[in-house]
Amino acid sequence: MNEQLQPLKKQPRAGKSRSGTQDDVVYAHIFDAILEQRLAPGTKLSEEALGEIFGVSRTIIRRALSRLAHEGVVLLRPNRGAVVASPSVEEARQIFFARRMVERAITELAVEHATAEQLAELRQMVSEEQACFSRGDRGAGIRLSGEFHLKLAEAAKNAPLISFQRSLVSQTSLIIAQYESSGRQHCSYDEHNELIDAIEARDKDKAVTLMMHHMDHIDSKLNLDEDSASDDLHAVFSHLLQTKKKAGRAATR
Amino acid sequence: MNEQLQPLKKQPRAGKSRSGTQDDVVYAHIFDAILEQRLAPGTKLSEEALGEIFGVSRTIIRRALSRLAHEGVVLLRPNRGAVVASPSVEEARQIFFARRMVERAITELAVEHATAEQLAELRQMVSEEQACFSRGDRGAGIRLSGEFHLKLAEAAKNAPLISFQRSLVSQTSLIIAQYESSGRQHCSYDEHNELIDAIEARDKDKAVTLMMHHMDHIDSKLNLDEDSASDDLHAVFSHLLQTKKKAGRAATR
DNA sequence: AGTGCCTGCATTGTACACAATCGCTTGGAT
DNA sequence: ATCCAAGCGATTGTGTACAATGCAGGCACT
Repeated sequence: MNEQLQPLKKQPRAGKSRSGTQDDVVYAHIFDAILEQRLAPGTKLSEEALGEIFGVSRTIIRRALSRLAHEGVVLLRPNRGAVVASPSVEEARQIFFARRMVERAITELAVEHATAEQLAELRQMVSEEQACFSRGDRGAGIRLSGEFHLKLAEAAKNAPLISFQRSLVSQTSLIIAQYESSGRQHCSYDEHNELIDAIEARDKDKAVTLMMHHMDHIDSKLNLDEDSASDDLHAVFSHLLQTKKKAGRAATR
Repeated sequence: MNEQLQPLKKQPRAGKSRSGTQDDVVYAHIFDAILEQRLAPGTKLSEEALGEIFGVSRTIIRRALSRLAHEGVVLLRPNRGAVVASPSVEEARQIFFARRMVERAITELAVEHATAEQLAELRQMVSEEQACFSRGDRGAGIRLSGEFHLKLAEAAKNAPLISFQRSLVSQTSLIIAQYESSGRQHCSYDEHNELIDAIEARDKDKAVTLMMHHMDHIDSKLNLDEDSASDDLHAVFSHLLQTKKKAGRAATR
């Protein structure tokens, strides 16, 4: 296992156009891996290992981890490295409280400000989300559900709210991945579609009501189960690896 | 050349308190300097200059700037360095909208959860704030006003809200420093005291009403109404400029 | 004289080397 | 046998050298 990703691949993923900087690429990959549950909560994220996997120095990894920590999906323990966050039930409750508050405000603002173009984009996202679920890609589905809510925040045209929502959605996705009973429907896209209808009709009360019910549905699906995923970094990112290059110490610790 | 100034007047402990606090010291000093308007909006924050001032390497400075950027008080322009943020009127409006929302939620939660000890701390902060204003230290007063609201958020016992509030309060302080009409009272401590009374009495409606009025008072003191359609190109585009003349104490040596 | 290119300079971006720290293990004493 | 302590290995924290990028000023050309 002396593999390394030697150059950095520019745009390896479809659907998520990040600006081409190394930073964002690394950040996005780790982020997605966590939200899609390819990295289980509690998994240690070694700087050196990640650096070799992505073919960048620890400097870049460190910055990405710092961003992730600020968003709450990674926990940074001084002198002890980073681990994937594993929100407690209490933390989950706080996050959901904040999300209800934010989603209500966002919905009201979106009813006022959303453009036709944005509504079209939202519908596009719902259909992609639906496609993911119907082909059984649960992880991508959870992520796309979150991106829907984030896109809605953008329609609200309030920068601080967008930023906060990004953090809340990330953590919510982590919670869902961690606590949701398997087999159930997740962020049902039907509810998303109805929501778009209400917004398009500029029916604020209906939109807010739908959103609140949507929130109810989401957290009513949670339980306290827990399942695990791989904690082998090389396995998780195996789709990025090319058998190539130096016989460094890709061997695990 | 290696003259390394010693402006670390606030450092309580002598010597270099190692192990991780360097970050926080640098961060806090820059933060305070911005909120107390010793660094004007638009001022460029050179990594090397700051490094020499604080006697640390660019690594530390960079991390501090990154944190400040995430909180919205510093703007990080790729390959072009960091500058003190100068919120536009529109940005200020968005921030105030978000703050109203958050303060309402925080107030309600604080009425439910605040302990006697926390209320005592809040009263203590108000008196300190009052002391600052009465001795004419406007900058410190603004900062303490903000810290009062942050302390209140802690009483609400909701981690995501605290984090968001920290960012909002920082940016609000910056806005106040930038837009407030001179001579007026700022975050009047009387209102803060009344608010504590209502919370202590567990009177939720009254507390929320007081808080909303408090918000009204704050932004009624700002100049960010229509008059800001300035014909001064330099003012209009101030957010694009690097303040070279203002260099006073931070820039060139 | 005005405009556009081009080179030199200053600043940021990245990688790497070294130092500090933490947890674990091993050895010894009670 | 258990507990404590000191050594050790592994990992993170920090400083610094070097590369890349953007900007300013000068020069040639129209």
